[in-house]
Amino acid sequence: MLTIGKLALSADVTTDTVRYYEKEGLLAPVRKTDAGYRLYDDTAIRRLRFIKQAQQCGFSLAEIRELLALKSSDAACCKDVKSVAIEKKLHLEHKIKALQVMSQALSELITICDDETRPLEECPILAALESSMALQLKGNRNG
Amino acid sequence: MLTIGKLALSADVTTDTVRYYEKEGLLAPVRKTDAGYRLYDDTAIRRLRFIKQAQQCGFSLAEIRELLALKSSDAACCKDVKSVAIEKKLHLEHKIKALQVMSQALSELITICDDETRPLEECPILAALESSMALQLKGNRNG
DNA sequence: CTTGACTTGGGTCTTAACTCCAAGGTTTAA
DNA sequence: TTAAACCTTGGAGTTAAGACCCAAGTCAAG
Repeated sequence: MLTIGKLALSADVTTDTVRYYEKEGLLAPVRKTDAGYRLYDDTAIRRLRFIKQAQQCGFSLAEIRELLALKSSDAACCKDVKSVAIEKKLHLEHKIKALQVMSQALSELITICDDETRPLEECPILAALESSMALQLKGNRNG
Repeated sequence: MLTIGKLALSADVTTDTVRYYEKEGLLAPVRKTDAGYRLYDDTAIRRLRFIKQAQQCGFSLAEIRELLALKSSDAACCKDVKSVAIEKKLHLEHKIKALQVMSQALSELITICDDETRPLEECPILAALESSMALQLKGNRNG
């Protein structure tokens, strides 16, 4: 049995984080001592690791809670977990594309600024940002 | 001269947003009427468009404020603007890579789940998330 | 027995970019 | 003239995932 400090150490998080997860319904102690100290076993270690890994995969705590609910549900099967993962991956890809659009827009702004010695009043980047021409990629795409 | 409502409409934002930008030092009215109504001219329209475009490029309001400060600075030249854009682009690319790592990790989780009919207790995705094997890509990279 | 490390609950604070609300004053169109 | 639509200030609330702080209780070692 571990106290909260040892558990936290095992996953390289703070005790505040562990208590926060408990409040969020992600991780409960096995029991408490008479003095009120939380006690954990090694399933807690695994669960904490689970949470951290899932976060690394881009899952929010709310999504992780769903994953954990799935895990302890009788009705669920492996397929359900897989589809959650697939959905999340689509979501990530969406976000990636949006960022790539931004990055591309910046690239264009950067390349139109050919003469760096120009004074600011003629800066084509600033001009483009003002003139609603900047994000043509986005604007053109509808159709 | 426009009241705040017309200005907001011109950029498809709410009046609350315009007031918020003012509080953040991004956009001030030309003057106020005796009754205290804010009045704007069309440089405000351009500035609001500027803010929105820059946001579309991934700039935060704080960064946009810097851009605007640059704009009204005598010392700055076009090169300064360009380097801000370049730095921002690098930042975006960093973020994109991080998301791609996550996406890749999910892909691996998805492909190891070959038999979807498996019961949850044997779900390889859940197992991988628990076993600290999930993000090998990240873990292996140090060295 | 004391000292120092640990834990408790409860509270506030953080960041970003708004959003909503209340209660009232102003303008405008019928 | 009166009702609708607009505007004002000020402040509170939202989301996510904790971080930080505090006074007080507890535990282990010397």
